[in-house]
Amino acid sequence: MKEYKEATMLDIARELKVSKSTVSRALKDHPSIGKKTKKAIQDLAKKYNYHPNSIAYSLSKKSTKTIGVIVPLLSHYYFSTVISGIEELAYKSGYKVIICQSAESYDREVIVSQTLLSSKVDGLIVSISRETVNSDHFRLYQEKNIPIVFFDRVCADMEACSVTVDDYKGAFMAVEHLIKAGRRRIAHFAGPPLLQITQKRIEGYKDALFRYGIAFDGDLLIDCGAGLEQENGSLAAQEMLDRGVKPDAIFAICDPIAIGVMMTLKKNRINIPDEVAVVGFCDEPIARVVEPQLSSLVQPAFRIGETSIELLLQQIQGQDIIEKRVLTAELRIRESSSRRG
Amino acid sequence: MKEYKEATMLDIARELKVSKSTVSRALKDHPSIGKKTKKAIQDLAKKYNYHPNSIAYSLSKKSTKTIGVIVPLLSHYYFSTVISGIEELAYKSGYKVIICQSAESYDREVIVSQTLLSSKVDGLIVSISRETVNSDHFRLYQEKNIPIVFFDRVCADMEACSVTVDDYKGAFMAVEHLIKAGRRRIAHFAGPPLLQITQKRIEGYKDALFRYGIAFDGDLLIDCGAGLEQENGSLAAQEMLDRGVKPDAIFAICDPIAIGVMMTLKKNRINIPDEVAVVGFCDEPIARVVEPQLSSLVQPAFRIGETSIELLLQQIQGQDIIEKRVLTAELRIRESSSRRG
DNA sequence: CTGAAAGCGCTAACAA
DNA sequence: TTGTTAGCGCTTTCAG
Repeated sequence: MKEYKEATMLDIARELKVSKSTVSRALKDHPSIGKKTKKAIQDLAKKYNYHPNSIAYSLSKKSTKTIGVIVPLLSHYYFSTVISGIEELAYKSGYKVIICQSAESYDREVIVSQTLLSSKVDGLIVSISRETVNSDHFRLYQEKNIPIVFFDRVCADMEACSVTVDDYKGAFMAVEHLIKAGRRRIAHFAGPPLLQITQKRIEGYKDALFRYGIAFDGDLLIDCGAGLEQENGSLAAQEMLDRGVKPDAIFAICDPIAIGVMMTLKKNRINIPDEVAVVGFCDEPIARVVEPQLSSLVQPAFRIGETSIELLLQQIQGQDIIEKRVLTAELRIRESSSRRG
Repeated sequence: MKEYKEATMLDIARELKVSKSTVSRALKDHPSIGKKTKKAIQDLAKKYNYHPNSIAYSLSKKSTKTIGVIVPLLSHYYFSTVISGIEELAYKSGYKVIICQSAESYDREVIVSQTLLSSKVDGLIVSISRETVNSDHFRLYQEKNIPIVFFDRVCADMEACSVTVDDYKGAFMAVEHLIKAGRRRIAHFAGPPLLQITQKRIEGYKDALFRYGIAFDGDLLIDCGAGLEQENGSLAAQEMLDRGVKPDAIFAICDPIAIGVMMTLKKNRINIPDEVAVVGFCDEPIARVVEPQLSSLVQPAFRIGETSIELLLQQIQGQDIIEKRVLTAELRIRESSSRRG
């Protein structure tokens, strides 16, 4: 295995009997370099297959042209779509993107945020894990003046840019829709209590009921435990049925939970939507695969990604802003919640 | 916005009136440093909240302790699971992971592989895009002695480590299963022609037919076009039906295609599995959500990730190996292909 | 238009 | 046990 030696600026400088700085300038097409010198340098660079060493660049410029992204889980369609939105604009602006997962674990989140910090990212985009209460690891960024943007799941105890969907309104719309479809006993399957989205959606749920003169019934507010997965929905639904509680509609914090609920309902031979209507949140691809197809709130995931990176780049470019952008979710009505047959 | 200044080794060296190297050694707990000096240094480091600058480290050590991963799409459960497998072991071994998507585009793949190269990753793990024919961008890595491991989708024209699933055998098993369940007219919905997995699975399909004395019928080998998405499956299935071709079983290159096919069959009021049985490949979560639940070949995705990083780390540590690991997929039979009712 | 030189923060061989 | 020094590859100010 022979050692491979990269061509450096010095190599091509020596060969052309010019100085490093001249090479540096020529390579970035600096105006003050003679035409022929420039050409000679650029040609030789091509011949040597020269590529600038971005580590060295970073060290001297104190900027890595890299932005970090932390999401709870890559395997959620929502998150990977947001990431695509981020990448699109980031690449266009000459930034690289480093993606990390917290795996919904607070400890892991602290570790990766440390890693990203010591990798000297120029900025960070985060959706926090469901366990995260403490935001000290993100404060370190602020101390070092590294901009942060939160999306979807934000830190309650920190002033920072954020991009979210109007969870309150989304939930309100979902419940309103159910009420208008003639439902009265509407249950809500809620998410992990620490997340703001959980609380906002509960509020929207309650307010919609109130607005339409339906009394809130604590029995119909179901806690799905720590998880946001299908199993959590299935289990919680079965428990509910076992307790003898029988709503005529269910609004779930997210699609996987909604689908878990649907599975349990079907297993118990409860017809959807005739006996119980179901609405989810997020509009993951599975929503169109289950039967009946699941009504859900579409989050503009790609747009959320784009907006996040927009805000981040503005900060990186020196603007001292704290903007909280709120996008709206759109209700997509499908069979699972159509009017009572 | 006051400029924030990171504490460096020099800062703490000066304050303690020792040299940089002493600080460097103390911080990594080098044995040859006096106990009290060491303690003083470490204490001050803590007080200053010192964190080593990994850019500087990388530059001087010529190793970034970072490995790059390129996948076609993050939004596939399979790929994100492989990534989790990679991360697990990478972090344990002190490596960071940079994840990029090629978005199934050759051009994008070239770009990100360049980016990763100039970020000086210590190694690369890749599953190529469905457009990729040319592997010059990966050859650059080999030239620079940066190890590469391919998984799932490998480059045909390159000698390198790889981790794959036995596609031939998997396909064979699927088709054999269908034959044993009494099917005779078995169609195969194939993937993008450039991918090896497409070819291997076609071979397995053909050989299984042959082995059981069923003549291969070109009409039953369906090309789904360039995509691997649900729509491609739906369209191809409708086209097939329109052509008057009616198989009694379908083996699809992947789950999304299989599900697209199921959708079309259902729309045409064709009963699954009574009239047509369906088997997919990959066992994505949707497989258990469609009705009837989809039989599929489970790929040990997490294991594939672990194996890839294992092979990569071995190479990074200097072993000059070219290993092609082949894991086996496991057939998971569900309702979509159960014995004719 | 071009060069010299210092500096980014850290490692490591060699001295002391 | 500790210090000196050179070096990693690039940017940039200041001179010429």
